[in-house]
Amino acid sequence: MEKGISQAVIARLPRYFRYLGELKDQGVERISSQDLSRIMKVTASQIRQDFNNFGGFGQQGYGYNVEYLYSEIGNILGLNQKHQLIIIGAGNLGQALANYVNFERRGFMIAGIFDKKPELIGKKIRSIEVQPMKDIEKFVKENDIDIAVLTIPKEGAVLVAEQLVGYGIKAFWNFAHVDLNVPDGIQVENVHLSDSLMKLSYNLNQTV
Amino acid sequence: MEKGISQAVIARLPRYFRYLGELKDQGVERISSQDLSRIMKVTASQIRQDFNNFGGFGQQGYGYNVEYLYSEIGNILGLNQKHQLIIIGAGNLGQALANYVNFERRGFMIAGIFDKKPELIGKKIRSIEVQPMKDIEKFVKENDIDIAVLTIPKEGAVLVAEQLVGYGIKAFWNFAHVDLNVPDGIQVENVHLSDSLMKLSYNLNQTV
DNA sequence: CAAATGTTGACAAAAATTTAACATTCACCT
DNA sequence: AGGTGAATGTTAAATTTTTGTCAACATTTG
Repeated sequence: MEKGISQAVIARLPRYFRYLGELKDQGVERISSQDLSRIMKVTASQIRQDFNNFGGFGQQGYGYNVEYLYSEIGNILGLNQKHQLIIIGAGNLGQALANYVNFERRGFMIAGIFDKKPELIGKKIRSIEVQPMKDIEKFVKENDIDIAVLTIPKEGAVLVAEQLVGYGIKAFWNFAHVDLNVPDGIQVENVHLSDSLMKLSYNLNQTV
Repeated sequence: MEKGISQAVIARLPRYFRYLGELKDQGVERISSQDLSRIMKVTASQIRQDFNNFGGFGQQGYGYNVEYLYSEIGNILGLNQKHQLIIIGAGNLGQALANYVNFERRGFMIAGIFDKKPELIGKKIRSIEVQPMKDIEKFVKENDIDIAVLTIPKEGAVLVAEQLVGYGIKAFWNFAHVDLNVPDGIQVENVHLSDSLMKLSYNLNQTV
């Protein structure tokens, strides 16, 4: 947390990034916070304040240059750098993520896939061979891996995460339905699908 | 929004539910907000206030009965009811979700899977056959479907969602990387995986 | 049976987040 | 070249969310 920008702001950045990318593709050169607010259905005030957290990207009387702002937000999000990922768990979800090519467009390179099931070892997913769990340590250390994607059942996740921290992993994209226990400075981004579905269920009930 | 409970509270409920389920499995009969706060790493005050939004589930001098609280939160989240789902898009992600049996344990029944690709039609995923898109309308109306899971590319998602609303779908679990455009009263829960990954990327950079 | 303890529910205070208002700056036009 | 208006950056207000405190009450203990 170098500058202490709130997670609420960070969570909005990818959405800005997405809309700006679309505007860019449409050939839009510039946009005002007010116009963007209409498109994105947030207040113009919030847009200006969000961007200002990172310095002034706009110009008074002109607005924001779409291409410049897009690229700046990309930089803030770290999309100008490459990250090496490993996927732990070559089940349905792990394979689905491994097959999703768009992550690599953003610099998230899937370097390896691991599983403990013998029958999956050697299986190729987009030219990446599933490796046995025992090879993780060597692989992580030799290939400069910084992100681990956990798509294993919750039972094993906590322990595996602790081991991976020991091998030098700095961040977890955690799909296991459990809270990881990691030291300070190690990042965890949880994707708890069933939580998300429960929220939907709650809101669905409120409308009836 | 019958009672106007904030989404911040709702978003925390599934996590309470998960921890209470674990406690229940461990045979714990009762727990105080303070003990729970230590386990879950939130303040006891927040726990009590969160629960109190829905009425008092605890007893002074005693604490909360784990089994009762677990079941009450489940009810609040609507997990005592069954929901019929259809999955639109039988690609990697759609299939992964279809294969995930735990959703059904919570009452989310996958009734149908649809795709536009001819080569996928007829393919069986856990005894559910992939159907062509043109059959959606009839299927939704005849099978009382209330939730649609969108695992299709963003290009088609907005239009498909609008059609589904017309067929009577009340809620979307949206994995397409686009904001849906639905009328009031229709619920959308977005799971934007790349947004989540970008957040992780940002936070990773702050620690170096 | 009464006193002591433990713990909630309610209320108050503090912090964080969002929205609004305003003054300054810069692009555009004449 | 200079004035005008548009739109940012910034400060202030409002709102929401989180945390802290305490009286009231159930449970337990002596």
